[in-house]
Amino acid sequence: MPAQTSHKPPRDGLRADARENRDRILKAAREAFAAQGIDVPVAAIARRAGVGVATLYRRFPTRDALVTEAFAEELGHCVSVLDEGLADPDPWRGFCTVIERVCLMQALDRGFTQAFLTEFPGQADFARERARAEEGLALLVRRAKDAGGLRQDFEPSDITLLLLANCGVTTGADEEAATASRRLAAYLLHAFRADGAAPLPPPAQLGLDRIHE
Amino acid sequence: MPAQTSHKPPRDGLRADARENRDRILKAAREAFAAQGIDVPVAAIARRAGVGVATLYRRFPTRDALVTEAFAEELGHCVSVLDEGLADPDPWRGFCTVIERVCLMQALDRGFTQAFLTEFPGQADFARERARAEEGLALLVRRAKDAGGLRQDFEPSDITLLLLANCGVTTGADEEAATASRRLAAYLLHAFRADGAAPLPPPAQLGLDRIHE
DNA sequence: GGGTAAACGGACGACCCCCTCCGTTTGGAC
DNA sequence: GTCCAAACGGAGGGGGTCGTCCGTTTACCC
Repeated sequence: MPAQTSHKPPRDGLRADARENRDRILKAAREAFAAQGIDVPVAAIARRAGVGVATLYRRFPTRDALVTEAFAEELGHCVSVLDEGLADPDPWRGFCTVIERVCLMQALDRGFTQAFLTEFPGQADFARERARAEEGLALLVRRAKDAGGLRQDFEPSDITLLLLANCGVTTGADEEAATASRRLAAYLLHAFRADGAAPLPPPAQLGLDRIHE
Repeated sequence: MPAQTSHKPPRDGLRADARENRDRILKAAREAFAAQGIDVPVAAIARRAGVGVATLYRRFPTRDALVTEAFAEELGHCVSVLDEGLADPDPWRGFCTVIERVCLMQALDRGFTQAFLTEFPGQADFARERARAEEGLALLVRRAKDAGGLRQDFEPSDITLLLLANCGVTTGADEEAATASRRLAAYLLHAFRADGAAPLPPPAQLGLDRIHE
């Protein structure tokens, strides 16, 4: 019997049922996005969550808001993968690890890449995270180049190129997508190596904020 | 004054106005598919062609029929690129040329790849052309391997992998798409070379009939 | 237990796309 | 010029998604 009842103070101003529904919606959204891509109908998410459409819209007024929230966790995972790569004493190995892991994440969740590479007008959160990611990637690239593992004419935009390419090969079922993704990543990482590098055509102007479709 | 009037015998059983409209529709469809992808609304094509929707449907009962006709020419171009590649006395150069040209075609016409890599139920024409293409590509690969230019563990499915990857990087404006495509093709062709080849993960099970989305 | 504001969810109007029906127009043979 | 089958095009029914409105239910404070 605590003096101050701690069991039901609506910490974020939400009633208990509302909070639970919110969680259910986010879970359903993540599943639906992963399985069917980012274009899945809102009604399908609501049905999967076992709530009405209105409840979903009350919590997430726009589709973008839902997407942002749904992928916040995975975005964090991405950032930690990047940090791990930067912490690797072998810059080239760190570089490869980041690429391979992110590609696999893409392969297993087709919604995530779409979300990450798509511009969301007014979603400051995504823009900020993306900017952080770009900084980190630039550093990763610099380290790998300086260590001699990565070819000198590699551009940070080549990472976006790889992510987009990977996005293209990961449209099938999970296992198939993962296999294709692994093979593509292996080919490209081989091509990115400094030894045996041949001249390249000019890089594409691609940032992570690449608009999709 | 020819005994048999040759100016207006409806060769394909179409009236003159119908034939002209048919051509206009195909032209409009090609433009629309190239500019906006294969999912462009039928009504938009009809409007662009300056005909009513009914006229379009009368000529092309299903969407697939329209797509098939619209890309027949480009498909033929693809086949001739393949033939040229096969005719090249240097198998590796022939291989590279085919890849580079097809990638560029993809980059400049976003509808084409979607059409080519998508299954059209009941469109025997496409299936047949695709089968021919697969045979030709298999031969191209074999020659390039035997000549020592292409790595031994390369699989014909890797070409589909490349096409899908290229599809992923060619979603932007034409020029941007072409730049990205060229760079990706250069990286991958470098990775496909026999010299310096490192072990690869297993190939993906990808045919040209790869279902898309 | 009772009251109230928050939360709920189904129904609904707006929009878009697909494809067909049907009244009108027109090419071209005689 | 006359005629008719062929061709035309717009209107409209069916299906789907989006986002909102509003009458009903429910959590939580007292």
